[in-house]
Amino acid sequence: MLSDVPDLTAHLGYWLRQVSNHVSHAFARKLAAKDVTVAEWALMRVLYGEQPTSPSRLAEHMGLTRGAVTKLADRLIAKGLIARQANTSDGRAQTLELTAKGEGFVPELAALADQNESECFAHMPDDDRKALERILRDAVARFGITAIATE
Amino acid sequence: MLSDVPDLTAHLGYWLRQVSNHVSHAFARKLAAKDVTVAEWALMRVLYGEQPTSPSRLAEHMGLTRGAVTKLADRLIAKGLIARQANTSDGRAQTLELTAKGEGFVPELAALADQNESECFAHMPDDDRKALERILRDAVARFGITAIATE
DNA sequence: TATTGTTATACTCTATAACTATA
DNA sequence: TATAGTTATAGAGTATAACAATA
Repeated sequence: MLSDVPDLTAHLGYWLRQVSNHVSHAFARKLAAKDVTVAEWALMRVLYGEQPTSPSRLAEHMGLTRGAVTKLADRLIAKGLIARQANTSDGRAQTLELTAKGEGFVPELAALADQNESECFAHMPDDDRKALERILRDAVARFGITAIATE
Repeated sequence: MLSDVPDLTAHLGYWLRQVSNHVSHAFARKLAAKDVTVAEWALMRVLYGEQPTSPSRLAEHMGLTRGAVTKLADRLIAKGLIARQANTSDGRAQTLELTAKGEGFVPELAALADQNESECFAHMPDDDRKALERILRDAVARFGITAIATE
């Protein structure tokens, strides 16, 4: 006889994943039309309006390894959206920054983010939207999450 | 001058991803200790207590391509957790089912899922947990999501 | 020796498309 | 021809560990 195994749907984690994946995939499809991935967008968004930033700082801020940042950066450099520069005072250090092309692109991608947000949540009653945001923010604080999730 | 680009944190999608990723990663780490991935767990969970099921049906149910199911199944077969069998009436068709070993494993993994759920959400006030579940279930229904997310 | 960054390697997840066997 | 499934290929995302240059 089979043990009593709870249904998948018994878990909040399940419902979170269902909704989060739907929203993220919808956004990923919009970005793909501009030949950008969600991780690439996140890195560009982080650099927007900031001073040139080292891969290490970006890795920490985005919860990635330095190797992962290098790979992501290589792709964005190949697309002409960011630039890598040597630090003058420390021969080991590098910095990453948006190119003019990348900087001009960010608002366009941000508009897609807004569009996705509204397509996904406009239907939701105002009270629910507020409650959801509050509960999620509380959870992030409780979990002690400091890095931004790119996946 | 820079355009006015809203902060990442202005979007509900951002907060959902932060929380969902945290919960999923915490679960993935627990499963990894048993040498199982989340996608593998999802497939095993779907097969638990069911008749032998075709890859096509599984693909549809899990929102994957048939090729992805084949690959996932290959790994689970290599681990001795599921078995592939030819259908007697249709020479093209195959079915997948849990082995005895796989069936005995599911409750153990389900206990990890329960543990993860409680570690992640036990702190949450009862009202919030209920509200969160209701809001997420509503969203899933509104989005018309039918497949279970494995990612 | 320690640190910064890159490179090498590997694995999961996923897709698309070609292919094989059968219907 | 259509269908079921597998295989081939590819790319994103991620990690660990080795490495080179510099401090």
